[in-house]
Amino acid sequence: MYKINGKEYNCSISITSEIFNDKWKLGIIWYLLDGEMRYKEISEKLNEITQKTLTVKLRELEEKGLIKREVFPEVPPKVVYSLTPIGEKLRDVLNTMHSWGIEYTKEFGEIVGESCSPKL
Amino acid sequence: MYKINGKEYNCSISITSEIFNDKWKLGIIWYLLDGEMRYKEISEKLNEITQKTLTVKLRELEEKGLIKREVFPEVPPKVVYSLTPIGEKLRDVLNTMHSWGIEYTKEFGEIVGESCSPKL
DNA sequence: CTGCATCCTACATGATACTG
DNA sequence: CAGTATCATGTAGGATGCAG
Repeated sequence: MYKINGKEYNCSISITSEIFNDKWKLGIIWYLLDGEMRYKEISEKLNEITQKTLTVKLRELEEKGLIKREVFPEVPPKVVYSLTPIGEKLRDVLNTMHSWGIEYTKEFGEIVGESCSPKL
Repeated sequence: MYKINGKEYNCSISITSEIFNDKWKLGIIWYLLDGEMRYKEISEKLNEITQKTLTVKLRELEEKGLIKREVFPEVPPKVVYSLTPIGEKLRDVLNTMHSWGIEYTKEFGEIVGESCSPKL
């Protein structure tokens, strides 16, 4: 049994699953594995996310302790996001998901042209 | 670029992410990694899922090619679910998620009593 | 550039009752 | 036992506009 903020989970899979049970968080982490990024860079990588949703998701990830937010007091503003140590530890998780996605595509779809690379 | 059923993905992570972007599928796969199970057994393991949702999720997993559904023409009916080869390949993914969940709990929560085990 | 404030809609999930 | 059928609802996410 696992307990986080008073909430109970019977399996650690539930924890990981709950955190990433949305459309965007995994993608954000995926790109941050390459290194810190500014708000705008992230929004360009995930080029279909709305500003509102991106902000919400970044706040959630920050609150969960997975990313760090640094504000530079400049004009125009500059905000840089990066992974925390526990966020960084998602590298293995994301890479296995990446590999599996490729396997799945080989079986049911097709790989066309350039593809994303694992974050080694 | 990846293409499945006419839908395009710029990264294989999007594929994996999309498939498991819900509350229950990962849990279903997790338990099926121990071996085939009947409908009722699954619903007992995931003891808060409603029948309707379980049926929907099983159909989706079947349609995606991750599980196999076998109907035995008996009275009362018997239906057994099991992982397909590509579903079975999720073992690594789930295990890394499992490990990470434990790491996360160590940092932000606490482990109390019995816990689930990796599916080796 | 990096947001926040509103409004809005679709969809995932739940509650409940019923069936071959 | 293994579902279907209805009905209800919360919320994630999108669209748009404004701001320091």
